[in-house]
Amino acid sequence: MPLRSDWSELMCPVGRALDVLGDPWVVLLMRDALHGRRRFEEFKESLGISDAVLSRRLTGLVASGLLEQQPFEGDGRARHVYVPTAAGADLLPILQSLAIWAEKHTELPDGGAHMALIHETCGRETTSADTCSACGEPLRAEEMSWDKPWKAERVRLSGATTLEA
Amino acid sequence: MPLRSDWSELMCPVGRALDVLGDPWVVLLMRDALHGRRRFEEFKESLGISDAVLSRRLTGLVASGLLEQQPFEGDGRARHVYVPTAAGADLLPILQSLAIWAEKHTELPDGGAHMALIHETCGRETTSADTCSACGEPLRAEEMSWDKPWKAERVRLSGATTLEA
DNA sequence: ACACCTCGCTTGCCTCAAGAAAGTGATCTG
DNA sequence: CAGATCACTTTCTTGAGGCAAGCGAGGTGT
Repeated sequence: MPLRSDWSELMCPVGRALDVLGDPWVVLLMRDALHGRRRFEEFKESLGISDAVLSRRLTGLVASGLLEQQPFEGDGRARHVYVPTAAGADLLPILQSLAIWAEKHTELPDGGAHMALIHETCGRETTSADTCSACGEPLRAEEMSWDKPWKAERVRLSGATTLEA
Repeated sequence: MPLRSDWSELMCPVGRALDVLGDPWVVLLMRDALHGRRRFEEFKESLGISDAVLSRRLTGLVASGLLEQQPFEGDGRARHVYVPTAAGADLLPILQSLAIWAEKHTELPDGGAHMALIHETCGRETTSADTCSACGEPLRAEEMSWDKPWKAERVRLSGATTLEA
């Protein structure tokens, strides 16, 4: 008797998606990964997630094929980085449709501001999650920036298996 | 110290969306609600969810403003129905982007088949979650059918506050 | 050489939710 | 009046979340 139901065998694709994405930490981690975060400490600091949960989630995401663990010799010590796979990068429309929905239907916290999804290829804001509403091209992670005014920086996303974040 | 973090105050809209949608039952319930399911027993039979969890989730969804409880005098007894609000109907792009992702990146179970998203207004399949890839119009729940071949029926969705499901 | 730090985990503890099953009460049916 | 249906509520066990501490490998400072 599992605590959490197993939805991997459901006919409906929404159910199967939730078998992987039904955990909110998973979604936040993938958002961060597409924002160029790669290392354990980066995720931890960004999310305020506990060590134990982060470790479990990263392992699970590698097992699910959304992240790939790569060796990394940054400063001489062998560390490793977690890089989105193609399946992970394809979560972009899901993340953006969540963002669009929340912009419309949840309340901005104090000091918040509208986040714009910028298609860098054409330079304009898109109001669609998967196809640029300005130029009509399909949106790819490495061609997007999320303009977060409260951060005074436009965050360029990075796609699958890119290391120069 | 809550068991589940509170993300309602986050700057990033993805976090705020997950504060409501971070529970997989919530997403499945809203999918069913947009498929025209309205009553406690309908959700229960469709999802195999336990009474206790279903009751809690429905209460929560009403509190979150995704469902509205309406009186219903179907057969003389006073029952009530749970109907999607406008915010609930606006989850359509999220559900569809989940479905599109899973069609591409999860394995079909035995006897499964491709589910097509049909824009009934133009009669064609869309490959975008929020804007019809065939005719370019924004997708609205009550204009969509999900063609589930394993069910031998095309399921017409229903939008907000519609009772004739 | 030795103390100390950083990073990526792991372990232990406590609380609280998930899930299964049974109970409840209001209303209808035979 | 016995039984069924519906929408919950209650009880119970299991296990995940969050916090804090520990740990081990590989730095750095003096």
